Amino acid sequence: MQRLIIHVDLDSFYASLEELRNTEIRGKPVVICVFSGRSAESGAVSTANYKARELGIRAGMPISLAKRLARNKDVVFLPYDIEHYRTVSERIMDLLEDEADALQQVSIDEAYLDVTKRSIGIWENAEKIAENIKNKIRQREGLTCSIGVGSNKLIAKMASKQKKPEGLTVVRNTEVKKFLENLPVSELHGIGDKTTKTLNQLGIRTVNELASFDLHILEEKFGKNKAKLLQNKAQGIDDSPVKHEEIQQISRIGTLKEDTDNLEIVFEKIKELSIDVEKKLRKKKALFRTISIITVDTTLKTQTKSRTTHQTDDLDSALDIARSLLEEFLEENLGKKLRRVGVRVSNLIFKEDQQPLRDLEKYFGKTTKNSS
DNA sequence: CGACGTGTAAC
DNA sequence: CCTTTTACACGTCG
Repeated sequence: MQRLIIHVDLDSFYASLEELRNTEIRGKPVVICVFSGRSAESGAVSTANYKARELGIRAGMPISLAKRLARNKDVVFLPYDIEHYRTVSERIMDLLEDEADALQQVSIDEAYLDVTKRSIGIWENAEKIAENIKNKIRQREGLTCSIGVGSNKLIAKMASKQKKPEGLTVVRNTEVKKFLENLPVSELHGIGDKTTKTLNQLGIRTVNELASFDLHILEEKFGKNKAKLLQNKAQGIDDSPVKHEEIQQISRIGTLKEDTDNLEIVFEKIKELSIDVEKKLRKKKALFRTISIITVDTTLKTQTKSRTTHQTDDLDSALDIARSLLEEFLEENLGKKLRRVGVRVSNLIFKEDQQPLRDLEKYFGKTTKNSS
């Protein structure tokens, strides 16, 4: 049967939510900010609504720059309220779950839906489902979204980007070739700055150039796996399934009030961040085996240190390990000051109730190496 | 092979 | 001036 995939992308999600709960700011440029706490205006823009984008304000840019672009204009700057956004996101994901054979949430405001079965592989049916989703999200949450429909996740994702906001774009198999050709490779989902540079050096600028490029040369630059992946992407080929993915790691990172190499100050920050990690760990009913510290120095270079032990859900005792890791780091990097620090748990194990992989495990227990 | 660390990418 | 969170691939080491 023809696989049919829908990609749903909520339009300037955070900003729209703020406009919804504050009638005063509706219709104005709205900028949602992550303040780092270093100085009154330090931090980055998380989301800019379309009015704000007209002024050149973009996600990721420093707040100070956004404020310069906003000078003399009536622009609303708000701190982000992730709790609220998550609450609404969960409601929308629940709604989407009802519309799909399988749902894969990819971020707080994005999801893939496999609708192959319920649309019996018929494009028009999938398009109806997409329209239905748009209506429901508007009626129930007052939000708009952009949707793409395609034969796989890659095409669906790129289709949803085509018309924004409030778009609905269907790219049928017969249209894939036209849809992709002459597109700069950087526009392909999954191809970022580094890969674009390397491709450009090979003289590859467009998607069709990539599709017909000698695979052996790509393999030299990228390795077998990535080379194949790149050429598949260039042809609109993507067999990855829409599947609900179990979370694999939980991390929190934060910015220090000032650059420092003081163990106590940094460790305090890590303790503070770990409260959040612990909360999420409890909510997910997960144990972990690995704890890491994440450091970002004054040059913005990121480094990690981690240690793996027995499984536990006791983050407090793991913090002792985090402290040791931090000590080691500071000893190995004398004179280096830190700007940001974080903590991460990974190698997660879920307690009972989920992961009913039971049959095999019940009979054979936990599979271990049999040293033959 | 598992553990560890880095790089790339997307949001 | 420069936020946050997650995933995944890959190299290296023991």
